[in-house]
Amino acid sequence: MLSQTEENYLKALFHLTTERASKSEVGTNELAAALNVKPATANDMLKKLKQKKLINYEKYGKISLTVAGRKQAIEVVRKHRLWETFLYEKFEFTWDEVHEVAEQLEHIHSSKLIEKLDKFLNYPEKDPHGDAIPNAKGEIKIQPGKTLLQVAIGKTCKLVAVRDNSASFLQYVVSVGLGLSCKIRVISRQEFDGTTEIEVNGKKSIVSQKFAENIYVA
Amino acid sequence: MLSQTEENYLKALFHLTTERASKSEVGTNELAAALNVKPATANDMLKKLKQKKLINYEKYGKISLTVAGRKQAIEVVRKHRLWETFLYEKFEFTWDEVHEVAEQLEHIHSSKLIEKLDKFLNYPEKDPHGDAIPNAKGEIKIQPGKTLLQVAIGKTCKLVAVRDNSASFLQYVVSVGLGLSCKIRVISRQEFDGTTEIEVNGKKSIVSQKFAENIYVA
DNA sequence: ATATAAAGTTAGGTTTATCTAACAAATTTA
DNA sequence: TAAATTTGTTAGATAAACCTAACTTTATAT
Ligand SMILES: [Mn+2]
Ligand SMILES: [Mn+2]
Ligand SMILES: [Mn+2]
Ligand SMILES: [Mn+2]
Repeated sequence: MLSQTEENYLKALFHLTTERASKSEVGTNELAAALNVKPATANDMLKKLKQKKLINYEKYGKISLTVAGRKQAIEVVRKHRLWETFLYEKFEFTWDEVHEVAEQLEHIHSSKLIEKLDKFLNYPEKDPHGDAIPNAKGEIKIQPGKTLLQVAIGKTCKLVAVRDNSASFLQYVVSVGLGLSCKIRVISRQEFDGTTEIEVNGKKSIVSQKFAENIYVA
Repeated sequence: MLSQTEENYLKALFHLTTERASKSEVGTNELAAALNVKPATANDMLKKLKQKKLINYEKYGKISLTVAGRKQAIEVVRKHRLWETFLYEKFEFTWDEVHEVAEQLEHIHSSKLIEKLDKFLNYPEKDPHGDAIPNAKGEIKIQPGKTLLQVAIGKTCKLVAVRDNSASFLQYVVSVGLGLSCKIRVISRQEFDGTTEIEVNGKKSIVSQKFAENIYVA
């Protein structure tokens, strides 16, 4: 059985190589940064994960998940998102509170628990942030990738998911009147730095490029 | 914040000194045995817990919980039993399955989660094994201590709780027709070794002294 | 009261996950 | 293409939880 730390490395690799899929491989530094550890620490773990045949990795080369590693990673993501949904729907947690607790709950080992949880929630397909929940077979209904930054001026779109799950970002999102399924109209955008003016339910706000990149829309 | 290991030591101390309260102090060996570690390992932890002012302990002396240590221990016990109740009542776990998963869930840190869990279960007072669940203030409606072994021959009693929480014991209990609140009639008992003959719903069984000591009755 | 046994402690290791500092390889830039 | 920068690796430490083996203290039994 994998340790919590190993599970966190696989999850991070999954996010970096598959979910935010600009590329399907990552480097040591990027992985280390995502996990808030030093590259030397990540390097040690890479050797261990390689030895366990969970990643493809050669010295000085790029890193990717093997089929076995990907399977484990998806299981952790599934648990994380099911727990977030549970906390949100059954225990009145807000969407900026669920992530932190799910980070702990995702490491509970019990297949029966996860099956029952999934059933209890009526087999949800999305978590409170709009992210897809892998099903029991590990299948993911993959979701679009367009962000608010890519929406043309004058167009209206709908918020389908948020990229960042931190409480600070989510509270910021709420403060501009946004939430899942909200309609957003793009009023203007600065060429210079991507600063974007938007309108949500009649309320106008100006948000940064970084903000816009973290809002997925359809 | 305490580590999972520290929490487990405090919980074990609580069980040994307060719940199975033949005595209010324990020794290093007994504690080590309860935690399935070697005395040398327990000794290291005792120094740490003493330094954190969670236990009273002097070299070569007996061990007891401080007020602070007891408070932490009760919180872990509360979480453990609330989770067991949750799994049993909401997720169709059997009473011999809940303990193992609760051993993991008891270490999740989130006061909001526990408050909501308690509320969701409608503030239960007992877990699936009949053990008292401490309330949010840490108060415990203490329960009787009579075991099946102490019931006189010919008398009838009711199972109120089980001492051992292992799957093997609980399955054994079920196999003789027992469960919470079941009526038990004591037919006979051997002076020699405490072997006891009982009748449950018309079904007669012969159980060992060890078995009888692990059944609490009223 | 002493010898034996039991209980408890210490010393010295291991494994996992982390770090810093120094070094090596690969990539970018001039 | 050579220098500079970035990226990645290695060596050597540390802290938490564990272990075994040896030792010390306390309790028990003659
Ligand atoms: Mn999350
Ligand atoms: Mn995690
Ligand atoms: Mn239990
Ligand atoms: Mn535990």
